[in-house]
Amino acid sequence: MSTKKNTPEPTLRRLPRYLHLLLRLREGGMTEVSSTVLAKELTLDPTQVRKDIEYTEIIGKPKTGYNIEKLISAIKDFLSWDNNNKAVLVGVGHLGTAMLGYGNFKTYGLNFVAAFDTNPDKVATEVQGVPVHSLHKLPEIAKKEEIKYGVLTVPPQYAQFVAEMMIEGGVKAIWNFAPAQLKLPDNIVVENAQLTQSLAVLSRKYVELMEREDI
Amino acid sequence: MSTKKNTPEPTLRRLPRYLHLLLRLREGGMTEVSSTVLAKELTLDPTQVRKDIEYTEIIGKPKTGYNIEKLISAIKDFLSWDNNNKAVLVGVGHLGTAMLGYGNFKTYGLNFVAAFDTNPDKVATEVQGVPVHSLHKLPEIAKKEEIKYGVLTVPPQYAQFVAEMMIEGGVKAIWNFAPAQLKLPDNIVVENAQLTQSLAVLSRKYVELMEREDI
DNA sequence: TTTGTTTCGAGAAGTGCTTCTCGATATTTT
DNA sequence: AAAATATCGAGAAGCACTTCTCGAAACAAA
Repeated sequence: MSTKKNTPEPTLRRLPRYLHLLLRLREGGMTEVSSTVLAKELTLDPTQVRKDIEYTEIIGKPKTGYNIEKLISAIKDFLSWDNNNKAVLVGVGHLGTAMLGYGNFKTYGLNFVAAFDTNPDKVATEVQGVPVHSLHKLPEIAKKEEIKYGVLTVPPQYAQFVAEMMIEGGVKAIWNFAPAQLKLPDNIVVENAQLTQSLAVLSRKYVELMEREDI
Repeated sequence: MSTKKNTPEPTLRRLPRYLHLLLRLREGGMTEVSSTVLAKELTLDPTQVRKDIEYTEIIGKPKTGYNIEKLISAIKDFLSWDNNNKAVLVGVGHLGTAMLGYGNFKTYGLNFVAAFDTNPDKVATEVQGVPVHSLHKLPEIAKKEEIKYGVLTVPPQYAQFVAEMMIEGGVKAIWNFAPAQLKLPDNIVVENAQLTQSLAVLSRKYVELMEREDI
């Protein structure tokens, strides 16, 4: 039995930030960087940066820090962003279309090979270069293409149903943009990316800021 | 000096989940609900639900729980989602267009009154019913309309610059979708809503799931 | 009315992430 | 070659969020 403990979510959320910064630094010709510099740039604690980097199993050198090239590779590897992870997307509305059009996902290892919708006007077209199929074909196509990632950009009332179709097709990781609570077996990974949650944080922080300034 | 402590972020992220569920329950004709039921439905701990609800200053009754109607109002009020918060959006690309088209934001108190872009083909058009202006007009319009919320959907290299223009126009709360680290005065609230962070969590959880199943 | 059940809310305990402290080490300076 | 400096990595301490425990309160049933 593996006793390796899971990575803390806060750490996972910081890794892409390190990655973006490291890519910028590499662009600028740097080859080494210390936790001190990374921390200052991202307004974090240097110790935290070191602890985070520990998870990638990269070790630094006193006085100089970390090798940027190696660190970039290690983070990508750690997140499996160096692989071509095939994905399906269901719900070709505004958000779904935007997602398909965001070409950079390939940089993050995510490759949309098929999209699905129930709207007959959309079926059999291509959106942003990705073919749109009728929803009922999802399990079949997902199975044949061995797709493990599914992106849910459907209205909340269909989210559960579509998620189950994805699972039927062998999908193991679901990126859920619908404000719905999915009930799925626990060998399926779900990440809820709901904008309303993020907006709640922003809204309340703003309210609290105003209350503080009103004093 | 106000000693009221700020709301924990995890709590803020759960509030919209309660809200969605409560709206569904109200739809179904219910008027009261207990922390036990809310917790089961969202797979949380009942105590946590009670602690979260405490922040909204709603008090429940033993044996029956909380009044749904009051709780809905209290959450909306707490997040200032019952107000008409005017917002600008900068960067009318795929994501920006999707955001403008997501009509539901009004439900969350957010009302887009103007969008901005530098692309002359987009300027002076309307996208999803929202007028698009040239970027240089941002401070002027934001000031005149007294806009406090700004949504950033521009490429990362312009994010800092545009954020500063927003602040010049009096914007106090910035919802940043660009993968860039904004450096702004601390009387400005920033919420980073970067998809890559969410994807990192999903990707790694999937990797860890596979490692566990491989045993 | 009394007994039983369910839930709230307050405080204590527990857990997990963050921050501090410090010895060891690589590099630069004298 | 020795001294000074910057940084890493390990463990301790601190802090914040979550979960547990229990008395009080509301309601239902006997």
